[in-house]
Amino acid sequence: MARTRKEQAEWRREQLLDAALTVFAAKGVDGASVKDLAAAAAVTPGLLYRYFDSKEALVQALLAERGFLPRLRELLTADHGARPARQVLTELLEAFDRLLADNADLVAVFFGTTRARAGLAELMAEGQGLVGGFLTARVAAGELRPHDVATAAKTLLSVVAVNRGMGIPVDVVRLVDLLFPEEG
Amino acid sequence: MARTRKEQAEWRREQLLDAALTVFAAKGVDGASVKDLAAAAAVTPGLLYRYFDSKEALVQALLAERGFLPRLRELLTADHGARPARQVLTELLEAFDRLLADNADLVAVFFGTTRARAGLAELMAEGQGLVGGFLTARVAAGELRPHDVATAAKTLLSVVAVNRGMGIPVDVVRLVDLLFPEEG
Amino acid sequence: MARTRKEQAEWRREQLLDAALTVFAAKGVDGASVKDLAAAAAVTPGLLYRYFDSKEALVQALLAERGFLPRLRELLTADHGARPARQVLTELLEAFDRLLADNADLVAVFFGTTRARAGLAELMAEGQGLVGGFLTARVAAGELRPHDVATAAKTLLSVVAVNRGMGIPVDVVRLVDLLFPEEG
Amino acid sequence: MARTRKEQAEWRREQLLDAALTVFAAKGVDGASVKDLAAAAAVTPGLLYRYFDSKEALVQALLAERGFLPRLRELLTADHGARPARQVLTELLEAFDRLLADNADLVAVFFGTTRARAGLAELMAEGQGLVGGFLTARVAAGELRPHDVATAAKTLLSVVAVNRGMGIPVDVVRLVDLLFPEEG
DNA sequence: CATGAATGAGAATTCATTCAT
DNA sequence: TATGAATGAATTCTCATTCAT
Repeated sequence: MARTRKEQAEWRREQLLDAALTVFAAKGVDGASVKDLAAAAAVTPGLLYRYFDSKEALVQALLAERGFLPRLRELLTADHGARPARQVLTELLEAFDRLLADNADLVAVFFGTTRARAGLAELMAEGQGLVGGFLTARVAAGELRPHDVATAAKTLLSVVAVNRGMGIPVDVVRLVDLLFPEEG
Repeated sequence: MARTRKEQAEWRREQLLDAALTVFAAKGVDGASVKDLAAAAAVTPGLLYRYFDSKEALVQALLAERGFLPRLRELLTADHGARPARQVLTELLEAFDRLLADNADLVAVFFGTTRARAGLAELMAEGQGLVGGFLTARVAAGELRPHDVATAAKTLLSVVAVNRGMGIPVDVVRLVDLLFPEEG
Repeated sequence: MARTRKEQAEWRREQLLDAALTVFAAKGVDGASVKDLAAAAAVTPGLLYRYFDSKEALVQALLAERGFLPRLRELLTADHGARPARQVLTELLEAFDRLLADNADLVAVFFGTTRARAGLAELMAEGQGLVGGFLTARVAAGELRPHDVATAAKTLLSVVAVNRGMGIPVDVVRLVDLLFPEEG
Repeated sequence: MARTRKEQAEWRREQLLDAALTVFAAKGVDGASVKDLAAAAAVTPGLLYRYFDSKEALVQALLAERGFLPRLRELLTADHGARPARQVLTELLEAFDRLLADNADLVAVFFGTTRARAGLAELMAEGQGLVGGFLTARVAAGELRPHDVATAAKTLLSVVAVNRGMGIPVDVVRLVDLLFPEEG
């Protein structure tokens, strides 16, 4: 079943993004040459320019289209019903950690490129807002002790993020336990 | 009073490192050309090679000689006497934060260069060990509640580090308060 | 009424030549890419190669088919009957000037491309021969004073050509007057 | 006698301009690659960029520094004393012709590059003014018949220029004779 | 007839590095 | 010690051209 022209183009574009992500993660954005990117996609450098106006445009497309902010948002805004806060937090941070792990390449690109660090900050900010909301609700419900929810949210996400960023595993259960010790 | 040869050489070397640090922080290691580095030191490119074997060697020298690990170590191993743990922790994290702020350029270089990220991890690991030791002592002394000191140490430093890394200010008092709430 | 295949092909070919002429005049032959040429004809680059073997072939076709040598020849060989030489010359040079003006794009291409300058020289040579013939006849008829007709012909055409080439207007009446002053 | 650094640099710059002039004349500005230019100077392409910011800058330097307008001006403004006008004109046009011949390469560059055609027009305009002045003086002195001096000046220079431009030799004596026939 | 994906060669330019002075 | 001319390799990007669809 031959691909149609349009399908082929779409597929090629994705393939180029995939290849670029891998190469960028490995060598850094500056360290990766267009030739490298093309080779990784088994393609001529020239072809890259049919799909992206420049190397920079390719980076931007990557950041825009492969960003995991949507997925993160989805994760954090899910309805947690009546499940215990500690359990929800644990699962949530684990999901966050997994999200970062699954997108390790992209995270590496984010860290390695100055122009994208802003993106990371934005990500953190939004995450803090959402987690903060959850904590506030549970404090109001009397389930969690009153505390500085903004700082708590920032703390939880920061620890996961920084450690993932350095490739160090985090024990999420211990982290939650530290901030919200089991009563009793 | 003319400088001796040796002094002059030493001075020039430092000057080159200073200039390089500034330029690297501004443009990134890859983004800065040897010409840029030389210009920033008001020197010709050729001279750089009398002091460093290559651009890469210059980066390494920077990382090695301008690293703040020694300063950090000093900070964390100071004798804290009998002062309250919460106060000690607050001052310690503030000093850590200030250390990062004062070395913002270097931190930027660390973040921006793949080859140096390992250095950051090492820094964190050592920091965690030292802070962990302090926490352990105070738990043993009955001043702090029993808790997962390793996770706590990692958490405290991570939050400060990640936020500094993104240029976001951290309220250290709140952070300490979150983990070790004032009794009563 | 659908065009026949042949008509359509012919039409497309002309359209491509038209577009090419415009683009070449604007950007120069080297400055115009095949993509530019195709875009100007609202067509894809590939199609160009169905009609012309190469960009170079397109240039040649343009020079050959859009050349105004035939028109010039026609102009100069017309029977001028018994009309006064000065009047004939004036009209003739004006027609020549107009011819160049109408084909400004083509002239621009001629001037801009080394390989075509020979074409211009040929044009001039033929023109000189024809005008020279006319002058000779009128000298023989006693209407014009005896003079160096070859030089005169060359002069008349050169002045018109060079000024048109630079976009400077020429007053043909004055030019004729200069060489063949009104008697009395 | 070793050249000083400064002399060497100056010499190299001239050499690069010389080489560029030759290559540009032969292949046209667009047709000549930086590699070609460097090769013609027996030098690496990179070196060109120590002396000129870009290929375009090199072209401009060539046009600016190798222009023959100064020489032309000198030629045309010389004091011609009491020598016969026809003789002065002949010598002057011959000198002009020789000037163009000597700078054939530069003329070729002028013709071949759109951005420099304006330069040619300027050259012609100034030339016409100066020659026109001479003619006016001699008409006033009663040496030459009254005539349209502006057109005459334009004509004389145009014929020389256009023919040189096409590589066709001009017989200057005949040209002067045509416009200012020997009396009696 | 017409498209547009793909290529390969080559363009201009930058850069780390060397070395004679 | 310090300079800066020179190199050669690499970089980003463009372009004429081909060809399967």
